[in-house]
Amino acid sequence: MILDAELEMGARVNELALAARLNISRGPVREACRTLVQAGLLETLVNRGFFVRRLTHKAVIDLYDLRAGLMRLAGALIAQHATGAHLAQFRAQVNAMDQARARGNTARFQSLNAEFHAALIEASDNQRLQEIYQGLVKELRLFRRRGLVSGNAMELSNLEHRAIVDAIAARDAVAAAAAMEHHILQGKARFLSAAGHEIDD
Amino acid sequence: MILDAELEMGARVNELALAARLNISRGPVREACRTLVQAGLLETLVNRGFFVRRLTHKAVIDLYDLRAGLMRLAGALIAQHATGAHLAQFRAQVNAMDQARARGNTARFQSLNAEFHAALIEASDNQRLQEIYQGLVKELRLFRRRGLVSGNAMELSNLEHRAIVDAIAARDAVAAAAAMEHHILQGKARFLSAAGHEIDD
DNA sequence: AAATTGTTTTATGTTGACAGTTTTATGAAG
DNA sequence: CTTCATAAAACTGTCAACATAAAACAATTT
Repeated sequence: MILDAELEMGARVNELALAARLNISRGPVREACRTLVQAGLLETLVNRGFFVRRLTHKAVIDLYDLRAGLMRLAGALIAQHATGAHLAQFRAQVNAMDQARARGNTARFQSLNAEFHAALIEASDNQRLQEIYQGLVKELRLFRRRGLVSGNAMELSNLEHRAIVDAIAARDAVAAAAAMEHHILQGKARFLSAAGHEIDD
Repeated sequence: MILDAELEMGARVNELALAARLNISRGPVREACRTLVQAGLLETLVNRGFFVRRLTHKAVIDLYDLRAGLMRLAGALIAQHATGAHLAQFRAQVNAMDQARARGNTARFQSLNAEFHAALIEASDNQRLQEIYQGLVKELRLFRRRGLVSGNAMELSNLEHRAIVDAIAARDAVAAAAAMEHHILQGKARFLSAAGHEIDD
């Protein structure tokens, strides 16, 4: 419900209403809320309840930096562990994104993009890294409700994807780490330039 | 209780007994357990309850890699944002560790070491990074009950600390990142050589 | 003696209720 | 019309009890 923007940022979570809607009691709802607090999607105020977390501009920047660091690590690990099957999968995904881009299908591109990043993280073969990364992605989805991507941005993004896959294929851990970090930081730059036009914080 | 090894790895958490011991009811205990699951200290099995998480050898290695990645990021950020007060604090902490080492006080060294790392992460000025890092440290404490540190290891470790502080003082983000990563990976190597002698998992 | 089945016990998952706090609504005074 | 004090409503934090699933144990059969 949070990620689908059914609950907007800052909104209070009404435990009783939510329990009634889900046909359960308040206990399980509260337990679920506690895990969402730890995941960064909710925050809790004593005697006032759970609220959908408000992300400041700085918090979003921090999340991009974190993602860049984690992806950098993933790149180094993948370059060391990736199998031929992994590489074939990556190449297929990048090609599919090129097709989606050619058709101007931004929704499909974004979906494939998320799958590609998830596949990369999974190939790093580090369970905890995977869990933390997926948590960060959920947090970021709090903010960029629907990232409107231009055709140009899609092309640049996929060029970065190819650079990542090439570095992995070459078993070059340093290059793979750098390509991964660069890709996320480019995404951060795109976010910053897009956010500059808004009156957000 | 988990970090103090009062509950050993794999042990089941008896909700009723714990509630009785803390003079509260089972509700708050369950909610606390849910947050500990998210923090990686407990795991849950349906209809069987909460268990203290078992860390495999590989999971520990993965955690070291993750810490290295996060510390690397922290190093780059600190080199950009650190104030003179921060640097003075770091230098004082490193000097204090040298004194503890000279006295052979390993407990004090470890305590100062943890403070130094916490101070570094805090100086990175990235709230989420700080939260995740502290979570990882808690997870690692699950394993290395009491890391017996030799005098030699303390000396090497503190030399790495000085390299980190020097790189930060020089505002060299690349060098600071590398020094941070190197320091954690050295810690990983020390763990691996120590674990090699045990008959663990 | 080993294995399987049925029963008892234990502990979790969930529920509904109560106490205390925060918020909202109401009304009088300036 | 605004402001402040008071009262009602709503909601959270906690608790005790119930229902159900898993584990332990005993008895029977192979």
